[in-house]
Amino acid sequence: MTNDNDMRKDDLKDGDALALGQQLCFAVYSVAHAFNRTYKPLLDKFGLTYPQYLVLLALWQKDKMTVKGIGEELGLDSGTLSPLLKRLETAGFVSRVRDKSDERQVIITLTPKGVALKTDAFGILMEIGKATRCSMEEAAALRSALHDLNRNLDENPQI
Amino acid sequence: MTNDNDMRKDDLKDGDALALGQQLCFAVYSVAHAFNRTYKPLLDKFGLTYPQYLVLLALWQKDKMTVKGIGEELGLDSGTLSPLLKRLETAGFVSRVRDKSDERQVIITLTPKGVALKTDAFGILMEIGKATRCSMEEAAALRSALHDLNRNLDENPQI
DNA sequence: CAAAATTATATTGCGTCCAATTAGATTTTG
DNA sequence: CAAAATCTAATTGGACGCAATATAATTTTG
Repeated sequence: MTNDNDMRKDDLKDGDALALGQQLCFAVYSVAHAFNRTYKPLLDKFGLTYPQYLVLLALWQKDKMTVKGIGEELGLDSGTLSPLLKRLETAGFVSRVRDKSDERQVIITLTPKGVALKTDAFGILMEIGKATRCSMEEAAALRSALHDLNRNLDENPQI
Repeated sequence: MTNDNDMRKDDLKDGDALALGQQLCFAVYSVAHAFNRTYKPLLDKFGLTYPQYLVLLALWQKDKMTVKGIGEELGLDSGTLSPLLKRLETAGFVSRVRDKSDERQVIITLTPKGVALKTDAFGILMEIGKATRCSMEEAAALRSALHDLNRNLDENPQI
């Protein structure tokens, strides 16, 4: 029970598995913050936050989505999106109009100002690309690995 | 100016580079949320949030850190940590004592209850490991790529 | 058709996050 | 030594992010 080959939970031999640096989740958490910090000065110029920018990215792909539709694209719920979209509306980037044919739904539409911002977004994309110092191939590989991981985590029984 | 070879910003030929799915940053953002969702039911058992769990991970590695020390480990500032640590104190996992020799500093120390939780943490680690469905090698490779990316982003001039 | 179930959005409350400010302690420097 | 600069936490305010709840509209079903 207590011979030399025992590996007890609080007495690991080869490095501590609970070390922050060894945790994949912490690496992801840290990079997410790092991206946020990198985006901030770029987005501040337009008075946007990163999640607001994500909403605009989604709308540039497909305009006139419902709140639910945007939520499915980004993995966010109405508790996050409702106030965020009101701020985007106040800032003049989108309009929020309740659907006539189904009044439960609110259609989010880009304003001309919101559409115009798409051009600037390429500048931001370029800056971020430079900041990552990744080749297209490296970025693609990492993205692919992250997509797999995302799928695995979301396929968990508990959810 | 408008010949066939022109690539204007709003008229990309091979796929829209702004597509959400193609963005590395969005992949990271999504996985961070996915990890959070996966951790939540595991941490709820102990009444912990994920950032609180990160603080405990840091303290299990090195107890009796200052607020600043913990902040450097996790990349968080006092605006986040001060209230978080008070909640951990209220929950009985840590104590907060001002340093006698330098009263600017507050030393965070694990309580016996906080120390005891480390054993349970291995169970959480195991569950998360299963949820990722990654081999040790895959996880290590991804972690390494993320560490590089993190370093690159943080080495940016603008910061 | 009317009651029940479902759907879409909004609201509330709590816990991060960060920027900016404040307050107190310590160190530096003239 | 005393003023200035620096350092450490805490606080405040604005914006996510999510769970839980509320509300109104629509669909299902008996």
